[in-house]
Amino acid sequence: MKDLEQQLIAKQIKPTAMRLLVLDFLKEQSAAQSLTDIELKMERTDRVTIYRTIRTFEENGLVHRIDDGSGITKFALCAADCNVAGHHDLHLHFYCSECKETHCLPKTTIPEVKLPTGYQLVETQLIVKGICQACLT
Amino acid sequence: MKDLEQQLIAKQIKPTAMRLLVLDFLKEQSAAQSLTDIELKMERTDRVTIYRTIRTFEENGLVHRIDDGSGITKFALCAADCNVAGHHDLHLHFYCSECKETHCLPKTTIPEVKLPTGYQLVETQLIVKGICQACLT
DNA sequence: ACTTAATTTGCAATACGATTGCATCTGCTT
DNA sequence: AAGCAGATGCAATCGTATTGCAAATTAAGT
Ligand SMILES: [Mn+2]
Ligand SMILES: [Mn+2]
Ligand SMILES: [Zn+2]
Ligand SMILES: [Zn+2]
Repeated sequence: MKDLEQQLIAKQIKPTAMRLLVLDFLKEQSAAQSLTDIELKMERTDRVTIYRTIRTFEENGLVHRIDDGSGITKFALCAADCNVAGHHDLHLHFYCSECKETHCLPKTTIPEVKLPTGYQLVETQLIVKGICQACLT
Repeated sequence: MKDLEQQLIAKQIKPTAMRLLVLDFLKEQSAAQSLTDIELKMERTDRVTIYRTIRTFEENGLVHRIDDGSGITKFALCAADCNVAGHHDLHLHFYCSECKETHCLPKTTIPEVKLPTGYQLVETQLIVKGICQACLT
């Protein structure tokens, strides 16, 4: 458990009971989770507390928000180099239209985009829809 | 006005008064519009009717849905080759974080994405956030 | 033009995720 | 132990999306 506490402290988040539980839960997941997911899958749950916990996590660079186009916002743990100053682990997200799971694919590089003159690029968001490994077999 | 009627008929949509008004409105816009946008900017408006009008338009390949990550779904007119059988005008969408407008950039090609083995790609969705032409000057 | 059937429209009501207000609780400092 | 700041839990609200149903409109047949 000390492990989890250290992880929170490293991102300047006070390690409360609730936060440890949510972090522990998130670390077990292979897919991104919505607030409702977390609420339903965890034992002790209050939607609002989870909401605020996740918001704190996001603000401090511990989780990132994923809008996969399904209309429901999901969250996943960040890479180590994100912090309160900003998120740096921009990567591709894969949405499986079969099982509705969303996966981070941090190893797949996001290709460069050339915009028409006049448009200034700040951030590229790439969502790929398809069928995931598990659903293909 | 015959012009608008023809456009609807071409997509197998019955040209009613409301539909002509919405289509006319959409043709004037340079940015994608949310249901609320349409509701507020048009005169005669009922949110539900607009909702269903847009849904019909979408089903028949006259408009496409854009999820720009702002949390609000927006819509824009399709290219000519979309129809009830499907949408074929997949392209990049640009979201300006300054004016919150979302623009279709159909001329900017979406680069190929190489996924890890096991993931089967169906559709690539590319959203670029930044500052638009108008907001830069 | 008149009647009738099918589709569309408008209003009320609901669903549901996100967010806020506020009182209470918890953990740390003095 | 008392005090304080932040965290938590519950109720309430907000905003958008969606459905149900009755009235209005359109299309079709005579
Ligand atoms: Mn991710
Ligand atoms: Mn578009
Ligand atoms: Zn899947
Ligand atoms: Zn702009």
